Amino acid sequence: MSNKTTQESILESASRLFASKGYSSVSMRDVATTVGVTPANLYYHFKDKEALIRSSLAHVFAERLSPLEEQIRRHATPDQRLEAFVAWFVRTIFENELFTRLILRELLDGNDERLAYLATSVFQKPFALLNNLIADCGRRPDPALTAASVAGLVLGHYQLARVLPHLPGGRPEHSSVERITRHVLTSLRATLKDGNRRGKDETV
Amino acid sequence: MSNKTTQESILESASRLFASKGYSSVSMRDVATTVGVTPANLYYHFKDKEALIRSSLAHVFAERLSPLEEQIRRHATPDQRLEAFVAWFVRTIFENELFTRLILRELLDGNDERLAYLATSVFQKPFALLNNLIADCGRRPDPALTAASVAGLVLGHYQLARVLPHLPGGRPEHSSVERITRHVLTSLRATLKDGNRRGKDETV
DNA sequence: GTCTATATGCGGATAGAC
DNA sequence: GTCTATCCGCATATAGAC
Repeated sequence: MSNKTTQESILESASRLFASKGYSSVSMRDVATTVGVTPANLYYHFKDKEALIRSSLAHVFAERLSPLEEQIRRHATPDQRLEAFVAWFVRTIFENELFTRLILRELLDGNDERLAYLATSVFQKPFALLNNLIADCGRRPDPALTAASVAGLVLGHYQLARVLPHLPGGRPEHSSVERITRHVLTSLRATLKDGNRRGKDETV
Repeated sequence: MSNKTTQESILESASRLFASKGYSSVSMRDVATTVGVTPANLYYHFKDKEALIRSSLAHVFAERLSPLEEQIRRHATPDQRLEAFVAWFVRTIFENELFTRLILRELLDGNDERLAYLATSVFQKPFALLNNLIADCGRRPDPALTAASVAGLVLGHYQLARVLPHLPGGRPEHSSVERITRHVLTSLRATLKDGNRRGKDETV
């Protein structure tokens, strides 16, 4: 148990540092200093830096998704469930900087192996759920594309939050969780409604 | 002139390397080797690594936006212009990996100073244009939020392209330029139409 | 303008004492 | 389980010859 504390401290410091500065900008010495141990000690707990990175990812991603499914189940209609999903997703992305920044870092720099891990262990469940919700709401020919749009839209808004205030008409409130949740939902509903009538852009 | 060639070679190699691996993963040696000169030579052309990074950004971002305005002007109706804009934007993002990856890197890691530069020197013009187009198309109370959605949606799709094939229902074609252009356009039009009737989510 | 040579420090990683 | 001490290579950066 006593060692578990140290290992967890390492993982917490490491993931924080990796998320904010990037893997290669963070040295083992940096991590060790933050934790308050010597660099050599890190090598007792983790084989090398790559192992520390992997463990940090796993540590942050694990169980981040548990609140989701129960929350969805509490709602009856497909539309309500969709709303619950979007609300959960926007909140998760915007209120877990650590989590979100690590995801964005992997999407930008991750090698294929780590990306595949990310896809299956983190994204797959919520993505499949969203897929089904969309399929239930409007009979689109290709729900996966719409699901990707929802995910991409939220991630995009998160990333643009830092520049939006510098742009004409951009206001900080545009990046609030509530605002974006509402906005994504109305766009999504409009798209689904529109798609129901015609299935415009989905011809494969 | 003779030195300009070397300096430009350096900038080209450097921006390519920075975009693909990140600033801190790329050493001055890496750049020098790629160019075919010695590391010391880089310091003749650029004060230090930070200066090389800045110059690389400026080099890639400069004049990337010139084709835009003329292309828009060739179309008459607001809706056609919007379509031209989206087509241009998606193509620019998806077909200029160098450009796009550097933008994403700045959004993730850039300090406030570099972000402000990015916003004013790269984003401002097209963003303002999109803003106006949206305002012309549907009388939304807050076009900037919708403009941010378009930008975020496209960036999001670009980033998700690497994981989408690993997800249920995800197919590589979902990330094609044509597909995403069409999809963004139909979503946007549905949202604008919907917004015209009610202005649902935009109450400040 | 470009090179060789080099200063100086930081990087990951290990051996072995406690 | 954590430390001290250390190896060794690579990093940024400079001095000075050509």
